Amino acid sequence: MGDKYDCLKLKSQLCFPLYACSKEIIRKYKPFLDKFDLTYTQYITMMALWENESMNVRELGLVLFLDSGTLTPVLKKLESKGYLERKRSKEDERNLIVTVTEKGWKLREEALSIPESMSSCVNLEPEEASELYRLLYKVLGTQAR
Amino acid sequence: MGDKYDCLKLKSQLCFPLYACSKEIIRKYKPFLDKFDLTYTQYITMMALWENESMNVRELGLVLFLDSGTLTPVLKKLESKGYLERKRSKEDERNLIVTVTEKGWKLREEALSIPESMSSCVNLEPEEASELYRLLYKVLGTQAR
DNA sequence: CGGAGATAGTTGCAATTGCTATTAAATTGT
DNA sequence: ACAATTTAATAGCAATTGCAACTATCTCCG
Repeated sequence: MGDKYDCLKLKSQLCFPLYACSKEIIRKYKPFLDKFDLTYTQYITMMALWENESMNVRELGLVLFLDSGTLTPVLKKLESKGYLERKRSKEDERNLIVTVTEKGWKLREEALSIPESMSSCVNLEPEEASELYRLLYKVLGTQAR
Repeated sequence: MGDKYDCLKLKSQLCFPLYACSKEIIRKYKPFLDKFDLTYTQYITMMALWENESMNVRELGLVLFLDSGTLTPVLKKLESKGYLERKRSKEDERNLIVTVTEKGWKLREEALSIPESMSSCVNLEPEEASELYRLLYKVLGTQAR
């Protein structure tokens, strides 16, 4: 029994639970990230750099699905905290190379506790979690930037 | 073959694809919402009201997973566009009752085209979409506010 | 060469977001 | 009744976001 407006219900669309879920999970991170004086965006930026050590802003943006206009202030903030360095490339001065500092690598050690603490926050069976993971990446894969 | 830092990789965590997916989908909405001069938050707020006609800010926040501090400016904006009215309740003056106006109901007619246009944007099989939906609501259900 | 066009990053802008006061109103306990 | 507590909404703050406009640099092609 549905009327023609059913498609305009919050429960009819995938986007809404996606949106809500994302925000709720990030909210769960807050107390753990607060200990390190990191925001979620700063955290995933450091995660990307820990995996890659050195990237330019464009590459970072591709990995994180973030605009360079969003990243610039985040990177400046992380630089001011001493976790990374920002330097123009010698080969191509348009590129700004972002590099993890000594202090940034130390942070990684301590940050190991964050995923540990968070792991208990999503109450899905392991198979469900990996299925959710697969579906999300399938959707992401089909979203051309 | 993993080292102790594997858990700090973007690909090891559910939160990151959730976050990225949510943003990408909302970005897909933009061109369709632009036609109505609506933002995504304004759109889901109207959707909640179309389903309920009249709610106070607290109830809206529960439905949308949004803080009242976030909703206040959104509601003022939508009021200024003429889609809703904000009035204090007679019974309990702490409550601000939000009601859809005539113009707000007209908007609903036109907004029917939005989910139509969007439906082609997520390339999942129907079973996959409903499984994703189920998993997201399971995660949401376990997130106590 | 040297200009046209492409590319990388920054800045400005409007809106979102969660949080912490703060204010106002209602409820509860004595 | 009235003080203490709880509840509802708003205001202020810092950070995030995407987008458009802009600057600087590089590349390509005549």
